[in-house]
Formats: sequence, structure tokens, C-alpha cells
Amino acid sequence: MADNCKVETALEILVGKWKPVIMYQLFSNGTMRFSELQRALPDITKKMLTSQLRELEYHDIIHRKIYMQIPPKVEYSITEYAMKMAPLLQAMNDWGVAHLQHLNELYGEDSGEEAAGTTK
Amino acid sequence: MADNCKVETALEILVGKWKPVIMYQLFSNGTMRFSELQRALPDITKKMLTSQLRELEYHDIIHRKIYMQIPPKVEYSITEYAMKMAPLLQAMNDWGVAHLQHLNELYGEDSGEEAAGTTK
DNA sequence: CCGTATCCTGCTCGATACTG
DNA sequence: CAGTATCGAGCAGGATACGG
Repeated sequence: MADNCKVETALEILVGKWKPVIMYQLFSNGTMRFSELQRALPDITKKMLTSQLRELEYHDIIHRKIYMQIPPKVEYSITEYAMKMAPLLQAMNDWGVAHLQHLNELYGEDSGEEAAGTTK
Repeated sequence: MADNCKVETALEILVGKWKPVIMYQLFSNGTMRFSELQRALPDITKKMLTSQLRELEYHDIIHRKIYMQIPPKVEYSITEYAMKMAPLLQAMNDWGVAHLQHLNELYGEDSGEEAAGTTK
């Protein structure tokens, strides 16, 4: 019954406080170094950046290229495989935008995207 | 920059341990009573079922119809609005299926969908 | 039958310090 | 520069009991 329902599989890959933004950065800017990502995402800690990158790498969403040199240099980029999920991401993004609009119509301009009802 | 990225908005609605399954049930079976959902999802507690339903209701994904009678009767169903996200859900599901296949090719038949790398 | 109210646990994420 | 290691807070989610 729930065999058809692999929505959760897709969710697992995308969920993580920073994964969507990281992917967004890499999709937009192409290749980026660790420190560039840190600068682009000022509030993320090294620990989180590392762990989120590793998970994305495991799922073949991003590629990690290490330059054996001093000082170290590591570049991250979207994989060919992950390029294929661009339409999906776009669709999710579009739906997100539309949904925020829908919520405004329902509850008014105030209650933003983190309004009551969602966990709070 | 991250303004374009409302993927997270979409994620917020779908995330929650039981939301995808609940939506799946309601999409499949149409209208269902509280107790029917409980029976369909044997491992969920009343508390979780209630809270997840409320969040989905807030986002206008499901409709809650209360019959004022003794004993109480409440029916849940997918809203018209949420019907429109069926293609998105389908796309996510399809990608999920394909991704599990992809992981198998990468790491072999063993490592299932909860393999290393994902948080663990 | 359809829920709340409480209490508790485990995991995610953050802060901070250290290393090749 | 690009990471680990460690510790701890906070929150999602579970067990259980009670209420309209």
C-alpha cells in the first residue's frame, strides 16, 4: 500500500536545515570552494556545512574534488545525475511560491510562512 | 538571493513523520474517519495523528468535517486546493523510486534507503 | 469516538575548541 | 584552508492517562 509512496525517499534527501540552500548555491554558482560556501551562508557552522555536504555527496547530488596541496583546497559542484532533478526542484519551488500566496489569501498578509499551525 | 528558493516552503508542508502517509491514504481512499486513519496507520498515536492532521488542515491540504452527534464523527478529505499538488507529489514519488534505483547501482543491492551517510 | 494533557526520550543542530 | 571532536540545548515525536 505505502509501497507506491516513495515521496518520503525524496524528502529524506532534501531535508536538513541547510541542504536546499547549499544546493541552490551550487546550482547557481557552479563550482564553489568550502570557504566560499561558508561566506555565502554566514550562519552555518563548519560542522553543519561538512555534514550536509557529506550527505549530499553520499546521495550523488554533489561532487567533492580535493586538490592535494598546501593549503588544502576542496571544490564542490552539482553532479550530472543531480542536474536531472532541476525540474523537480523548480516545480517544488513554484509550488512553494504559489502556496505562500494561497496562505495569504486564506489568513491575510500578516501570518508569514512560519505562522501558527505549523508545529508552533 | 535565496528569495527565489521557496523549496523549503514546500518542504515544510510535507515534512513530518506521518504527513506523507496520511496524504497518501486520503488521496487513495477519499474521505476517511479518524478511526479509519488510525486503523490504516497502526503505529501512529492519537496525539501524532491529531497534530499532523491539524497542520495539514491549517495549510488547506485536508478538510475536516465534524458531525455534531453522539458518538462524535469526524471525516477528513483532501481539499480541492490540494488536488492541484497531485502532479508534484507524483513527480516526487517518481524521483524517489528512480533515486533508490540509482543508489543501488552506486552502492549495491544491500544498502537500502536508510543507509549510511544520511544522518547516521 | 475523538480527541487533550503530561511526561519523557532521542536526535538534530549549535557553540566552541582543536588538527593536518 | 578545510575540516574533526566534544558537549549541550531544544524540539519533534512517543507512551500513557484522562476528558467531552
